[in-house]
Amino acid sequence: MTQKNGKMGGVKKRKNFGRPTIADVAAKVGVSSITVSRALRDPSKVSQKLKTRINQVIEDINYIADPNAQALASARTHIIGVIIPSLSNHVFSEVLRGIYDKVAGTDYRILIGNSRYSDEEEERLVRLFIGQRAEALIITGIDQTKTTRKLLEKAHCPVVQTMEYTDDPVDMLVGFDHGLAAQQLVQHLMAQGYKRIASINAYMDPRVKRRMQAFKREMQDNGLYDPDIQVSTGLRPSVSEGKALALELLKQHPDVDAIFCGNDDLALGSLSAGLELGFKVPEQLGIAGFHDLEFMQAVHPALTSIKTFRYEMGEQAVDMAIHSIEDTPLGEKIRNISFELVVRESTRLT
Amino acid sequence: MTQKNGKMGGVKKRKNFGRPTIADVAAKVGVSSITVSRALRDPSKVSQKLKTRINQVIEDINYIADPNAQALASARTHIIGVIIPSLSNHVFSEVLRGIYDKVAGTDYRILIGNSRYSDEEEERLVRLFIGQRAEALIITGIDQTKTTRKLLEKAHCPVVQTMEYTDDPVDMLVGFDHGLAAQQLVQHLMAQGYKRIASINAYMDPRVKRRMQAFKREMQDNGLYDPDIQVSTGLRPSVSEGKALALELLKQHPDVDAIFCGNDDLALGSLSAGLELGFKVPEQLGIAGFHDLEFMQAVHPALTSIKTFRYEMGEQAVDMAIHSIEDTPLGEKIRNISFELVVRESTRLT
DNA sequence: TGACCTTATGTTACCGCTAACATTAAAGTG
DNA sequence: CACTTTAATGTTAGCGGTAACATAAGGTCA
Repeated sequence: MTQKNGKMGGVKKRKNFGRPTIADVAAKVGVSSITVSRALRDPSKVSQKLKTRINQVIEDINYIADPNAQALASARTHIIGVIIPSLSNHVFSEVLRGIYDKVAGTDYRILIGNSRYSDEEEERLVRLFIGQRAEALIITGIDQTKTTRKLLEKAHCPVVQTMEYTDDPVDMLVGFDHGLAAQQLVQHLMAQGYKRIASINAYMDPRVKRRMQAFKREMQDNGLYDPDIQVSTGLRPSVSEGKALALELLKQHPDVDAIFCGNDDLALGSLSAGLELGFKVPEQLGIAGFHDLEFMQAVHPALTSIKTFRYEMGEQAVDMAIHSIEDTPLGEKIRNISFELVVRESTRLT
Repeated sequence: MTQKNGKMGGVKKRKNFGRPTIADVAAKVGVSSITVSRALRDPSKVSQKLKTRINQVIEDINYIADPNAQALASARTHIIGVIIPSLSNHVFSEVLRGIYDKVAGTDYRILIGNSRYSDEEEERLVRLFIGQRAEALIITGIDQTKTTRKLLEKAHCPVVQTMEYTDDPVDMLVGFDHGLAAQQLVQHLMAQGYKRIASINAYMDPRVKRRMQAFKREMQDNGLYDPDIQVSTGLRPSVSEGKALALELLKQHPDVDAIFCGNDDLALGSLSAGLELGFKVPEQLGIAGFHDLEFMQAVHPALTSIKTFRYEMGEQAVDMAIHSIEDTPLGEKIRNISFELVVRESTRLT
């Protein structure tokens, strides 16, 4: 019925579909395979004449080195493992984009693990990647479980934590202080004169939690915190979820005059809800998000947010990883990168 | 000059940081390594008693098989190569999510390649993945170059093309007919009574091109096509870009009564532009997008779109790949999957 | 000119695992 | 009971590369 995937189904002594090996190249050139190997990995050790001929033959027979054999023989896999909690969240796709762009042109490969915000899955992935001899790990956040952290510390490879800031990373870190960013945003809202500031959240990952803690503290310090207008669910944050939450909030508490949203999707949903209920934004309702995704500047009215440098964090993480692997000058091992309060129409009263 | 990567730069006989191998396990149990190997890969061939002891020891010394050695020895890499044109486009991140979810729990690994909409890069990635002995390839679209197509045909592995439909795929395919979808959308717009239907596009990938061709044909067939109100740029599609284009379009052609957008981001931008210019949506301006991203239902007014099943395409692609690799019953090799016109406020006149 | 480098290439062993074949003991068979 | 089967384990030889050491040829210099 169904048939083999290898076309020559039949005798087949053993694997390798006639794919040329380094020995084939060597034979054709008339040298030993180690010379070919050197010509590829360390050309300075091979004479110009041979190099030319070797490269010629490699072209001719279309030789491609087997990374598995290379890895096995040299104990170098050229794999960088990347663990992110979500593949659909735009925030992480931009980190990924930075990672991929930076890795392009090197001979490192990226192995992505999606932990789906699960600690167990994260731990499993760390084990897996260490088992696969990744040469570096890039992992999201700083809230690993004790076990995971221990695994990372014992891993014989550089580890870069991203997205968040702490002065006590496992190894290296590039991120920013979410609490500080949230604090600045709240201060802005208060400076604009908003007093009944609500918050809307869906599932809170550790970064959102940190932001909300800062929000709460700052509000309390100013005698403005009211637990009744802080809403959240455990569902994934989305525009629809934001809209649903805001609709309910605004119906029950029409005196709310601003909404501090856990992220930009929720902010867009809140805007939609506010408009639908006839609130004037920003006059009757201020709205702010977090991360400053591309659409924030383009919707009407444009939405205030904290701009974060996700692509750059991805780039830097790879940069740090590779420098650390290759033991070349590295710069700071702990990088506290900037963010930026971007005030737009949705909270601009004055 | 540059020095070794291993931290213990010094004596170091040779690699492997004391990591246990299958031989260590075998020695501790008192059997030969092949028995351990079998206990892991083909447990039915090992006695229950031994299996128990072997698993015990594996736990104890925390043995993890080296995938490189496995791949080399067995000619099975368990790698599925995935080539997508963009990492930040939400459409592809959902395909990826489907792929990762489906692959979780199997022992296949995903290697992602980002072609950045470049044919050369795509070709390079195909070569790379074939060189890395991927066991299957999942590739976006059906517009590979001649060379790439030839490479794929000669590759000794299953190939799944995704996102689009054709009856002549390289090997397998799961996707839908973009032209048909676009046609249905235009027909809906016309049925609503819109006559001056413009289109807005940024960079057009092959799928968008196909949709726009269908749009043009359908409009021409109804005597409604006007090249003056079809605008596009080569920039990446985004909400801001959609807004900018729509602002200009609507200023120059205030008689436009509907906009057919190349994708949902552009549609959201167009909505923003329309509202900003004081157009009533949908009365004076209908707006429609494509793919039905999550926010389309939640913005105000909600936006009409064509719902596509991106996550499912990812899942099915992996499913087909694995069944084909393992030579188990597969179902259709060519899967024309559905889409759905979702009419919402932004085009609902009647 | 011969001891001593350098440079270019080769030999050997082995990375960690598994395919293929071999062996052994227990179990069935007529 | 000799003879074949079956089940459970072992032996050997690689997979396709590369590290480490070895060697050969040419150059340097007292």
